[in-house]
Amino acid sequence: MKFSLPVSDFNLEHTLECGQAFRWEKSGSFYTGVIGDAAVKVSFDGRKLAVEASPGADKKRIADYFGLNEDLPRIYKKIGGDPNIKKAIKKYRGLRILNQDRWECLASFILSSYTNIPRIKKMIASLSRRLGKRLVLGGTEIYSFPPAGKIAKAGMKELKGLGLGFRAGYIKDTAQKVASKKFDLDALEDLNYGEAKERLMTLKGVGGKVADCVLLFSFKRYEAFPVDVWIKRGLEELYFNGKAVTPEKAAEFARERFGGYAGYAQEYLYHYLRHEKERS
DNA sequence: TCTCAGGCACTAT
DNA sequence: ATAGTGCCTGAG
Repeated sequence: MKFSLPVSDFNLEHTLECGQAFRWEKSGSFYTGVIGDAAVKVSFDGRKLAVEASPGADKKRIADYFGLNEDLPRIYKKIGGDPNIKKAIKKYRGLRILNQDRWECLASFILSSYTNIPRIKKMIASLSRRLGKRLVLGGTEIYSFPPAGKIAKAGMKELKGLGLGFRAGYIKDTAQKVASKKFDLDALEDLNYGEAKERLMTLKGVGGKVADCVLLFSFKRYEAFPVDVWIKRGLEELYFNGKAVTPEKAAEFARERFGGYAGYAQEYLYHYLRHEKERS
């Protein structure tokens, strides 16, 4: 099925390549990925997001996935008072925070621990290829992200064979809890930010950073401010005169300075910092 | 060959 | 509370 979604203040490339999602592949002017169980191919011409998706795909869900319902100019007003964020916005205008599948997001960021983005992508690709559902869209083959039940049942040897390393134990353990409903991901919706984060952190392989990523990228909790090494270094350099701060302190500072949309500030800053480094 | 990644758990103070 | 240490693996 094909349809298009009109949207202004949107940039597809920045949105899909700022590091919040790991499975979108670019070919020409299109990006191909999976949303839930639907294969999706998208392109953007500056006015509307053109979508081709598996039959039966939910149009509203896809618009929601890309964050098209958020009022970006209003968010810019809230966080753009800071000169650094202002610069980052100018450069990456249209970058939107996605609203991803919760389980996929949680599992993906458990895998992100102590490794680099190319390898995270590789781990997720091999995991999906092995345990996900094969989908075909316009001749392109792609695999859905495996449900928790599939990963829960997979053997440790099999998972390690997919290159997950020591994370295999973490993801299997969490998959078992989610699949058995011992841990109800959707129930986090009813908790406030602090409670939800704390609850997520009871899972093996989930610390503060991963919990914040999950809340920001799949629960629309825009006050979440994931502090990774890049953000930590960046904040130290830009706001603490080069002095070292703990991740907790950095996050506290950010929420104070950027307020309820600290997470949006984080994404722009993160993207900005990474590309600054690439140049030098 | 070697270093180093988008953290976390575990242990010792 | 806070500080130190090891971890699978592969890309550069």
